[in-house]
Amino acid sequence: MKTTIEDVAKEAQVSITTVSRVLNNNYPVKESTRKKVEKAIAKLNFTPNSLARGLIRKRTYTVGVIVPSMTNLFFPEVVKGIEDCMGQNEYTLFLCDTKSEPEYERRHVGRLKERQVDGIVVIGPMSENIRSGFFEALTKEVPLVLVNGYHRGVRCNFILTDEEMGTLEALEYLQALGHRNIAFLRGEQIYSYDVKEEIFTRIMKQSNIPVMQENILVIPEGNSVETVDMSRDMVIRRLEKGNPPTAIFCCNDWMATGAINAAKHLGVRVPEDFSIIGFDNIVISQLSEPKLTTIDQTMFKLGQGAAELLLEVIEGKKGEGSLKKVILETKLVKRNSCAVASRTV
Amino acid sequence: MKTTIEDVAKEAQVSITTVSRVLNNNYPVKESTRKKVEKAIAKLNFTPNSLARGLIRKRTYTVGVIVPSMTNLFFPEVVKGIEDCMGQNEYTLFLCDTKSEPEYERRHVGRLKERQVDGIVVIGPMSENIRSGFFEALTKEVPLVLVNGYHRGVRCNFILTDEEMGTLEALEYLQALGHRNIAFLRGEQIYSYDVKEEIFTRIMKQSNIPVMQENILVIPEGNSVETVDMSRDMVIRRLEKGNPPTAIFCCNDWMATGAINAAKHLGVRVPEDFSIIGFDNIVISQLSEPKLTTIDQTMFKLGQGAAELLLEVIEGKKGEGSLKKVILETKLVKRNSCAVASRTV
DNA sequence: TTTAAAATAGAAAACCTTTTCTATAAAAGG
DNA sequence: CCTTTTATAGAAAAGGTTTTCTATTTTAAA
Repeated sequence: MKTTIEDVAKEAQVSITTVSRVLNNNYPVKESTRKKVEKAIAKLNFTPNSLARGLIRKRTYTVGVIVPSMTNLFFPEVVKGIEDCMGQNEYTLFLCDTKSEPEYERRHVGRLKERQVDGIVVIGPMSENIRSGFFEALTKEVPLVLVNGYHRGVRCNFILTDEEMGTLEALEYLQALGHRNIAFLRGEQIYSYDVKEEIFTRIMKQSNIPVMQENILVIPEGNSVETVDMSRDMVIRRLEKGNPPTAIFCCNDWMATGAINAAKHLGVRVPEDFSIIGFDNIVISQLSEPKLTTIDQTMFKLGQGAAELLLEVIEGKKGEGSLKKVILETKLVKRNSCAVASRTV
Repeated sequence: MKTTIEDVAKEAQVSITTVSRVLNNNYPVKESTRKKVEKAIAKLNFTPNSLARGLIRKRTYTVGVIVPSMTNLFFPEVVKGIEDCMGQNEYTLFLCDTKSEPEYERRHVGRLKERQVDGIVVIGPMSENIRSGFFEALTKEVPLVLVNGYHRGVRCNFILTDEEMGTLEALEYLQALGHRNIAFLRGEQIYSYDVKEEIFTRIMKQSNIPVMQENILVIPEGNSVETVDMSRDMVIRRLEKGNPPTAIFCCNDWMATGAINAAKHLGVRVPEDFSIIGFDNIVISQLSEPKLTTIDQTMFKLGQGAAELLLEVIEGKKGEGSLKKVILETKLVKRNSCAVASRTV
């Protein structure tokens, strides 16, 4: 049988009220009594039951974190940021992996509600669930923050990295190095790729560079290793065709790694002959030779920001009317995969 | 105000007992009544409060998972295995990151106990806490499984990969390829490196190969990127010295990646001139050119196994006496970083 | 001293369920 | 038609805290 506050009270010869008070330190207790109680607690190795506490306080000091995949390098970094901030505020995290299934996402939300979490942050929420109004409705029930899942006109709390600016920065950097024949490598469907492609074509247009259709490279969906390999093959094919680009913008670092491998395979030197820029700045960008120049999404900060935002929402239950939208800047990380263009078209 | 079982009862014009029964489906309820209740539940969008439930049932369907670091590639893989198994059994995970601090590890255990978790799994437990008897004592309080943290004579439930066999397999593979001058790359202090080095020297002795002291390469502690870079530099120095090895065994894939980079830097061909074998089979082993031959720790299975073991311990509270020790086999994954020795000494 | 105020402690209600025990109604057995 | 089962439902206790309200003791003020 587990020891309860009552056992402690008996041992210390005081009421449970008093024990509760020394536990929470929220009401004056005579020094001598406090000593007695503390001794009893230590002797019985007592741990308060936070279920009972949460039940009455209507506050559990737990938050749910929902990620599409634990093993993605990107998400754990964000989670770490959340943990860092939340941990300092005495919260514990529930971690839920959706395997990128909208159905699981909803189910996990249900479980978290049952568990009376004080708030939920969803990283990379399924746009299906955003558009259906699921999260908008949820926002009225429980403090909620959506990370990198913005949709226009949806009434939720958001925090996101400014991918448009990041893309812009990358492209301008490439242009400043003299590149005009630039390829763009992306995956299918995902919204953030659309955003980036839009920026890409806009910038090209503005610079009066006709966008060659064969410079828009699209690989199928796949896990991280598949992405690397498919990118590699895709880039090899492009470089072997006529009028090869002198640089490539890759929508994430996996793709960029594939591009590096492609160049290596063809004996094309990076960055002398071919510049490669990635996006995200996950750890693998520092593993390759040369190390990858990339756009830093500051994922740890993203997590911290999400946590801070959530905390605000949890505290400020009063001003419920005001939803927040936080946008984080990206940062160009210059390493060794980009150089001055070897030729101009 | 949140809706409770009482609201539902009122709405459906039945007692809360009945509502509870249709919720849990553990007692006969007339079909018509059940319908009424279900309608009320739907109408009020009722979610049961698992705090209250856990309080009385003394079962929360939560387990704590403690990891040294979220962002390590190795641990998320294990966590995923745990999640997979636990999720199927209706459990939710608390995730705790210790930042490799023994102190945090203990603190997190405390929080998890407060939250009345049904069990705890600790991945890579700090040996400090193992040796001090902390976990041994904890075993008596709550179902506990330690992953890859075995210490002789400690009375806890363990699950581990057979690193000795794995090392053996790797070394034998290298020898079978004709390598005799093999280097060994490790980090400081960590127990599992000691184990591997022991095997290394034993095997060498058995094969009548004198272990040259300059073939035992030790790099300082550091994060993953630092490890790669330090390994790279270390291997470069070794290869430039006299009597360079034809192959290297690396204690993990980060080190092996560094070794690949080193070879590339020196223009040494892998695997033609220099064979490299890693350990763990984390995702980065498939990113390099050539892809890394390595020893698979089957981390996902490790997680699943840990979960199954924990479940056993949770269920079988009766047979408390019997502690379990599960050992998982490793697997040699042949990719492209090892080849027949180019020369013999 | 006597009285008012401050300091300290306890009793009991509340939080939301599950579960045991009791009660009623319907069905079955005689 | 009466009695015993069976099917179904409710009342109330229990689970371990926090918190409000009340009670007592001590201190300060008069």
